[in-house]
Amino acid sequence: MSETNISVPKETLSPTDCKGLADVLASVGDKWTIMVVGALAKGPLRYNEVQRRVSGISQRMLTLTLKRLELDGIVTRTLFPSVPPRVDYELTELGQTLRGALLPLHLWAAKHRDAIVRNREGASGES
Amino acid sequence: MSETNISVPKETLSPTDCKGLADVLASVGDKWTIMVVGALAKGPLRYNEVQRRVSGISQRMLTLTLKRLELDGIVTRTLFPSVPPRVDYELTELGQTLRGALLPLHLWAAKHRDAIVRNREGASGES
DNA sequence: CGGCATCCCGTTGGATACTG
DNA sequence: CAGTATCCAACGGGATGCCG
Repeated sequence: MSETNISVPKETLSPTDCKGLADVLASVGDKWTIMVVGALAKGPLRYNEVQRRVSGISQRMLTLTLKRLELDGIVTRTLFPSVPPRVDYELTELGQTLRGALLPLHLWAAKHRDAIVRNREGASGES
Repeated sequence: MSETNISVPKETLSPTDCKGLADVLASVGDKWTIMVVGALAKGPLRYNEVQRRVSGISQRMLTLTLKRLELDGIVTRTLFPSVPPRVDYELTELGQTLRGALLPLHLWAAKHRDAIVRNREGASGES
């Protein structure tokens, strides 16, 4: 095993683990998931607040994403039986760890976004 | 100040950046992307070797993923004009940094996979 | 306000077959 | 071996409308 380097776990992914990972990664790596988790990173938010923060998201995808996250134990849903009704979403402990794992990717995307876009444009229709 | 306004680091998404990020994240957070980058982390691989490592991937998705990664400057494609032809794919410097940003997520997925699956099953059919 | 149901279309992505 | 091309099924995801 590599000692000098961060030893990559079972990167020699056994076909089975590979698929299990793919499943979780597909769910967790989803763009809406990433952005919703990012939005909730600062603290609990109401349904509409999340939607406002993520801006591009539709009601459908917001609901579906939140439901999946709740199912997966990433967020908690708290209903205040007031009128008008109020619902808060908040990251669980697990959600906090996910956010931590997502942060490097987030930062990477922000940092190299320009380089990537330039690569794309430069490679295709360069005069 | 808890969540008054955007007072958290720069990972706080301004609506515009948010969409730019969404684009990059959607591409980079894609499950096949993550797994291909993970496969290439150890060193250059041939087309078929990548496919074998990622196992579940189809030729179509492998080709598309590799092409996008090449376009984005994440991997390099090296053709050896031998017969039979041989093509090596390798992470660029940018790709290495991406891999670094992806690792935490990878580890997180591996670590909490069980918990997530259990959450899913436990929450729905508690038989 | 929060959220489900429905329609409906575009994209994703697998399976298959063919080429250099 | 390393792709490319086509077909087609499934899913994603926006728009709209209704209910608690």
